[in-house]
Amino acid sequence: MELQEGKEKFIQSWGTLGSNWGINRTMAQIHALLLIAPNALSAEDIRKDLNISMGNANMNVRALIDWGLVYKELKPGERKEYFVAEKDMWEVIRKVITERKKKELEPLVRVLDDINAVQGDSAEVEEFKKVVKDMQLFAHKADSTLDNLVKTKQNWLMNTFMGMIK
Amino acid sequence: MELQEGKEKFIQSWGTLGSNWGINRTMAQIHALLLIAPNALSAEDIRKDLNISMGNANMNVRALIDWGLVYKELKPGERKEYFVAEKDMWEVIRKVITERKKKELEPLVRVLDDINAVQGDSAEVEEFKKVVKDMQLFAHKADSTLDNLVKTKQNWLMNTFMGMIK
DNA sequence: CTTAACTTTCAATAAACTTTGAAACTTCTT
DNA sequence: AAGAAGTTTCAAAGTTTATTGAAAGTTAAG
Repeated sequence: MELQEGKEKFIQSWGTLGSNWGINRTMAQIHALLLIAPNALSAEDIRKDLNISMGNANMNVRALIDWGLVYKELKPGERKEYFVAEKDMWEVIRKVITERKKKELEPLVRVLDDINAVQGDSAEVEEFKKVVKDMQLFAHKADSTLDNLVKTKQNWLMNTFMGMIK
Repeated sequence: MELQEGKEKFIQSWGTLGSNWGINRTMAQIHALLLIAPNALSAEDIRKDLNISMGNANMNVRALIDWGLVYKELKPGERKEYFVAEKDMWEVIRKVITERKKKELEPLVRVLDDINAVQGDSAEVEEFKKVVKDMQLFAHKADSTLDNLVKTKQNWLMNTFMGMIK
């Protein structure tokens, strides 16, 4: 296989995966492109390589920087900004988890806690409370576990997963 | 808080969460509605309750059945089909993982394995191969861990998470 | 202070995804 | 076998989300 073909497949797949992970397709593709680039790329490089508009490239690079998945790199004597990807996969995962937790889990936890205030003792209320309680148990557990996970540095996943699967 | 208000908030939130999890909003709302229903509901009940069309209700109930999150229940002497939700949260999680793994992780694993065939020894090829290898390591690990997780019954998450966080 | 290189914003447009509803299909009843 | 009750399909309409590109904003150098 040629490098070019491999790169394209990789960028394409990472883009698809990303879009299932709360990262939009272009954002994930830019990340993929930067991940496999041996050196920093400018916005213009990205634009040309992925064949997207300036605006789109800019917005998604910003978003990647906000997520902590990409860093700005300034070359001395140059106006242009260059970008590099966070290449440590565990770091990448931690950062994605942080963002997704904020957007997904935390609102659910808030609603569930809120909903506990429902009054009554009909069968319907009973069923409702049971489901909410179950879910709350899980949501709080997941919330604190993810907090801990994010606090833990380096290789956590590898070690724990190893322990888990045997 | 009134039951009605609580139910609405719950269905609303579950719908939003679901749409971040590869489950479309209506599908997640139907699931939520069935989760908190003390008894089986007909397609018509669902349609009326969520104020959606027959077609939409039908398609999403089918999808939930395909995922194994909802079961059909036939009442003796009745033409109508009734539906109940899988109420065991760990079971729900396992089933969602199974589906998402199929749709997301497996295609990535295939592409990564495929991409290993890239030839050459330039800096670009080196960088590319390094990233692909890292990712492959993670992807395979995640893949087998999830397989094992799905095979494991009952309360896995609770126990393992407990162990993990301390 | 002006210009040019580069970056950012945002309204319009396009693409992707979801929902509807009418028609077709299936199955049970008489 | 005709009708009724219920279910499924799918093309068109609607909604949401992403993308473009032109205009406005910034900054560094002369």
